[in-house]
Amino acid sequence: MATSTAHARTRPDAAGDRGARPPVTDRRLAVLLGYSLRRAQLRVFQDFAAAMADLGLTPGQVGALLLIESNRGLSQSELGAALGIDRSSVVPLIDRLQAMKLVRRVARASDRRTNALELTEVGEAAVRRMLPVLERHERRIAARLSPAERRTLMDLLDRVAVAQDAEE
Amino acid sequence: MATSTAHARTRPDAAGDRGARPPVTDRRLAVLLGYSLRRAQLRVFQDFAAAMADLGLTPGQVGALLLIESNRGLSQSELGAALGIDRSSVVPLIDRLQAMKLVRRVARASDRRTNALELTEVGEAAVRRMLPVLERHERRIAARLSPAERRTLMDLLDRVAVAQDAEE
DNA sequence: TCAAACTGTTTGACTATCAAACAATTCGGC
DNA sequence: GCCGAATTGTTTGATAGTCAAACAGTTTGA
Repeated sequence: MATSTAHARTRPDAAGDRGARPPVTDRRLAVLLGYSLRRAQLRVFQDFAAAMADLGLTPGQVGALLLIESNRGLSQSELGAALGIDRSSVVPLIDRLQAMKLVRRVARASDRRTNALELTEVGEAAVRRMLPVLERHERRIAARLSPAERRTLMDLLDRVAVAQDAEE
Repeated sequence: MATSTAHARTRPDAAGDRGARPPVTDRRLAVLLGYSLRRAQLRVFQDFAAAMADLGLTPGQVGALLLIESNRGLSQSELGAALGIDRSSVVPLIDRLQAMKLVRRVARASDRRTNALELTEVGEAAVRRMLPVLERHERRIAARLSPAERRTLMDLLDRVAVAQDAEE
């Protein structure tokens, strides 16, 4: 057999027993903004995904549907840019939505390379059904915040999100 | 060939041309806390990942190293719980860190099922080298926030992160 | 006119994750 | 003490999401 150092175990050691057990965390991690950010984002995403799963949609599909409704006729590349994913990843996403009869690829006379994306009737109905679900989601997320705190949080987050592009 | 409705295109349509181009977004999405949260988290994560890549480590590996140092002798299952990943996902993570000589699996005399995880000398040195990088990362992230705003943001995020378990 | 750029697509790879099953080991109730 | 139930690390297989590179068809621009 190969000298599998893969999961090698050092010889037994009575110490390191960790008998008493303070909760497993790390001070230096817990003090980072990114740490709180990650936990909050995880919780929000899970709530969002669960809410949308009730409608038979994934978060990515919801984003695509809303963007297509607000920007009727946009191309797949534009959609990808807005979603922050590669245009090659847009293909199976739209394939799926099209199979569900929610979205149409419309050939455009003025530029035969691109597909103009549009919602079908069913797709528009799905968006309408989606809106109250989004509102309830938002209310759950902000349940422990006052309206003013909610605004403050969004403002601070948006400032964090600004890349250091135009720096100095 | 199968009637591939996969990427079917509806017949050409001169309209839907989207000639003038307001930026591609959606009002209903941009108004959600989760939207700002996601953007901020994305930016922070990218900065974090880039900073750690300079040390030859992934974010997950950094988390594991810090947790192991702060909780010497913890088991793989405990580490997985602290990181929020399945214990079967811990295996390749530790495999990798062990191959890099940063972590040891120590057999424990008191319970021969578990591996007690410990940093090696090299691992401790890596953690020491990591700390100033973490500090610089945090300073970049909070660059546009006053110290008070930074505290406020963490507080609000932590309140959002609290699950709705004990509700109503 | 024609090279360069862009579009949607296909293919292949990679990462991260979980679920289920397994043997070894420990625990708990009796 | 005994023995079924629970736990640990591991393996294997599946899924999802992503990108990079290459392609043919199309448009643009010099």
